[in-house]
Amino acid sequence: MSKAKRLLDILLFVTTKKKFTAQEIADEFHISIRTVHRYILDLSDMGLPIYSEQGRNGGYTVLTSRFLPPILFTEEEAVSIFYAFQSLNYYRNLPFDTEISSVEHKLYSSLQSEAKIKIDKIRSYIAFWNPKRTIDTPLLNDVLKYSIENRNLHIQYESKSGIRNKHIRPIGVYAHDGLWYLPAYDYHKKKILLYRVDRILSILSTEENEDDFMNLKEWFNFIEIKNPIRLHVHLTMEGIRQCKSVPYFEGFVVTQEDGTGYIDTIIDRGELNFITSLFLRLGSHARILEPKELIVGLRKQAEEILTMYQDDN
Amino acid sequence: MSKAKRLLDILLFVTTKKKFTAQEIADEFHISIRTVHRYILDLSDMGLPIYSEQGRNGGYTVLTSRFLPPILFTEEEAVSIFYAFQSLNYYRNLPFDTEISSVEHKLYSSLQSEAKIKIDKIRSYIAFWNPKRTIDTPLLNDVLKYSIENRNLHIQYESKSGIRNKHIRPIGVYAHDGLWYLPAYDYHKKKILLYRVDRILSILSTEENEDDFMNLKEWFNFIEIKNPIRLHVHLTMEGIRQCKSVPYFEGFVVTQEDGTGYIDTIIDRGELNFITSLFLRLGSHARILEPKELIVGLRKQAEEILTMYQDDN
DNA sequence: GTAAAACATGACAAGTAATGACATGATTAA
DNA sequence: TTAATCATGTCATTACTTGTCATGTTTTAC
Repeated sequence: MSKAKRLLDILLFVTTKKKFTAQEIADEFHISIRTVHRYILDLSDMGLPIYSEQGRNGGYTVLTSRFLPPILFTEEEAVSIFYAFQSLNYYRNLPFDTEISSVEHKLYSSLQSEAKIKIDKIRSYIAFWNPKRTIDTPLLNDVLKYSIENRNLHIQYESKSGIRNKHIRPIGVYAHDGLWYLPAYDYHKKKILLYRVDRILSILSTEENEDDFMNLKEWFNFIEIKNPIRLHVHLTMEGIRQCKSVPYFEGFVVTQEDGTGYIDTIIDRGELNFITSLFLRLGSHARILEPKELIVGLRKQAEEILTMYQDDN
Repeated sequence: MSKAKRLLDILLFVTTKKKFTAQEIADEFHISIRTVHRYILDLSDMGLPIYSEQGRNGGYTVLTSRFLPPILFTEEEAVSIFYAFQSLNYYRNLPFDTEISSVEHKLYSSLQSEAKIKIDKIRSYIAFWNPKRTIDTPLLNDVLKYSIENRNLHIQYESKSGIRNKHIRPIGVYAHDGLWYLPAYDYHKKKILLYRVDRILSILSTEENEDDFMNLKEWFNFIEIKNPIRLHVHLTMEGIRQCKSVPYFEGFVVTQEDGTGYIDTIIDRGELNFITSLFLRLGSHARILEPKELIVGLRKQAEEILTMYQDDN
């Protein structure tokens, strides 16, 4: 076996152990202790932060977190990593911030000038636009950490009705439209609610959980329909166009031969509020057949607006 | 110089050239031809896809794209790369798809089981939610490529008024809310317009451009205000809350001591259409003082809805 | 069809590097 | 004090690397 290969094996071996002696390595790899010492010198020269303690119970300790074996990337692969990082550019308070910039630095500095130009081009020709928010989400990291550790949280939360204490069991966090959301089980209200991480003022305390709970993916698929209600709407051509651009409806729009179309699906009553504003915008491009509540809501909102601006001309 | 170092140098050297002879390497590194042949055998054994052509004008050719020198990542850095890739999960038709999965595979297979668990946890506890669209964007890659190459495009585009041919100069592409957009200069309309990549039916032809044009970043900062108009709105507490959640307004909301607030800013007349639907939703939580056009628009929309549903009760 | 330019491979000697055995010293904890 | 460690040095031996020379093979230009 070549020296390089053996050094690599030892590198991997030692970075997985917090402490070890030269004898252990010698036994493991069937080489002499003298050679182990020489190898360790080599690794140290190569920049591995390893230090030794002499005396009984001494040994070697590797300081940094574990290293992976050296990986050969192609230029295209490096570019793809930059591309992925680009997509994170518009978020604030991201986890792994320091790691991301150190990876970017390691990769960028090992690229040739030609590839650097390509990276720079990608940076200037493609973007993942989430509005660059001024809203700070300082607790994002903590919330993510506690979610992964499967802990319950007592938090101070700023809701519609003021600042409240909540006792919740987090499911996970997700970003949408530049904001971070935390779906979690509320022990007081006894159901899963959606919190905004930027509205969490502080985490008061945490407690461990033994059992497993729902994860994010399950929750995404779950999306409770507790009060099913039929949504039935006729759409003009323009109505179809617009509905197809709305994530929520996109999958339900049916186009007919004459170019018009309809939506006919079951939704949860709790979503009516959200849907109302969509149909306000669509105006006569959408004619709602069901549910009555939605029509009533639309009329109410329309009347509110007319009342409000009745004297303006 | 050690063999390993020299091999690496040669690896880097040869991957930057498409074709070379053993003599060239021998001259470049001042070693004998025989040794070059031996080294090339070594590199080939190490998995470098290199092949030779015999005879006059023969030489060696490296098949794959360029390799970077081997890079040592820490486990945390690898995790951060997975985290970044996670953010791309909900897009379709991404560029660099194959590279992303090969990087994922390379990294994942070199991780220890402990770290693999961490990755899996991150995957299940954090998400970047963009609605998983069924809309296909098959031309995304091409459009991006041509944008980077600074080419003009003749495209077939499906707009409100039907299928049209357009002659455009792309600025770049960006993703927003799960859709891909292409800001580009329209040679016919003589201004910059925003196209949706999924509505580009085909690219008819391209032509090169010599000079530089605007890039995405500049365009984001540019956002033309051609017809400035004052937007002045009073907000209730709830109005403030809601406006702060709207990316577009977020920066302009001013809160007063009594908890109410206002927006007072300059916008472009072209944006009124978009804004109307926001204020339809806000209803009496927002009282518009200026512009008149917006009030007229709201009333018109409200009346349209009342007319539409007048006989329902 | 021959010569030149290239890769392919083998043998061998000379040089260089890596290894193990042994020795010695230093440091630490039991 | 003693045992367990690391640290370093020397030296003979072994293993590897390199250059030189030799011999083939394949391809293309002329």
